[in-house]
Amino acid sequence: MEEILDQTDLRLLRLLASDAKITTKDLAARVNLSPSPVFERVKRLEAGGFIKGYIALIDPEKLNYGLIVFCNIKLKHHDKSIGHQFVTDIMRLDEVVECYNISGDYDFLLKVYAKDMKHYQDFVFNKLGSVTSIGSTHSTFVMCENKNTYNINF
Amino acid sequence: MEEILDQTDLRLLRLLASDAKITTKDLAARVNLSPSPVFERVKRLEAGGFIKGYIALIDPEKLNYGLIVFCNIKLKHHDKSIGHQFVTDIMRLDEVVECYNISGDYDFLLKVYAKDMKHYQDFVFNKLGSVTSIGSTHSTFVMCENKNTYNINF
DNA sequence: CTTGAAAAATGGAGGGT
DNA sequence: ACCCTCCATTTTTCAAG
Repeated sequence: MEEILDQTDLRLLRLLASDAKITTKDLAARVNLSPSPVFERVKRLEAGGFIKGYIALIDPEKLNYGLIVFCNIKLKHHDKSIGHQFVTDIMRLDEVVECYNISGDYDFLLKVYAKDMKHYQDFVFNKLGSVTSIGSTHSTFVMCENKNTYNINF
Repeated sequence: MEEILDQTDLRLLRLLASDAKITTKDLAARVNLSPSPVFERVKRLEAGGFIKGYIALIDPEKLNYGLIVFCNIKLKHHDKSIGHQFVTDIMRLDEVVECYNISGDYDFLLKVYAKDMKHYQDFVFNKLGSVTSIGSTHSTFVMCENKNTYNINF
C-alpha cells in the first residue's frame, strides 16, 4: 500500500468527511474523473486506514441527552495496572463517549452525555463512584456547543 | 412529524450510528422487517432530525495530525458582543474541531488538532494570538485517546 | 406492513493512453 | 500506473394494495 495521497485523494477525503452518502458518480463529477478510478481510490483509502469508517450522526438532544459534561479525573495511584483497570472500567460506561489520558493536574478527561443534571449526579455517584481507581473528579459543564466538525479540517 | 420512537427505530439508529453504509436490506434483516418499511423509517428519522447526517471518519494520524490539545480560554470581558466575536473568529480556524462555552474558571473549551508541538505553538501564537477577545489560555495535552464512540450510547 | 417494479448505483471486465 | 467505457448485478426508491 503506497501511503502517498495526491490532491484528488485529499479532495475525496474531504468530500466523504462531510457526506458519507455521496455517490461514486457525484464524487467523480466533483474531482473531474469517471466513477471507476474514484471507486478504486476510495477503496484504497479505506484499505489504507485513511477512512476509519462511516457513521450516522445522531442528535443527542433528540434522544433527550441534552447535557454535555467534561469530567476531569485524578487517579489514586499512578502505576500501570491501575491506569489499565480505570480504562477498562470506563469503557463499559455508556455515558462516557470519549476518554483521554491527559497532561496537567488531572490524569484523564472524559466527555460525558447525560439526560439532565439528575442523571449526571447519578452517573458520578453510582457509576464513577464504583470505579475504585478514581481519586478525585472535577466536572466542567457545557452551556453551549458552538462548533463541532467531527473531523479534522485538512 | 410524530416524535415517538419505538424499539425498532432505536435499533435502526444504533445500527446506523456504527455503520452508515449498511444497506436497507441488511438493516431490514437485523430488525426482522422487509426493506420498504425500514426505508420509510430511516427517511422519517432523517426528516425528524434524529439523524443529523452521515460522515466518513478520517484518521487524523494518517494525515499527520497526531496531536490533540484541549485549550481552555478565558475572555477579557464577558459581554455578549465579545463572546459572539470570539465564536466567529474561532469558527474560521481549521485546527479547532470543537468549541464549547463552559462553566468554571474558563469561558470556552476548544478541541484542537495539530501536526506536532511546533504546529500547536504556531497556532497559539499566530492564530489564537490574533483573536483579540482572548484574555488567557491554558492547554491540556492528550497523551492517549482511550475511547471515542463519536455518538451517544443510548 | 407487503409485494413488486422502475430507476439508480455499485463493482468489475476489458481496453486505451 | 492511471484512466476510460461498457454492463451485469445489486440496491434504492416509490407505487399500489
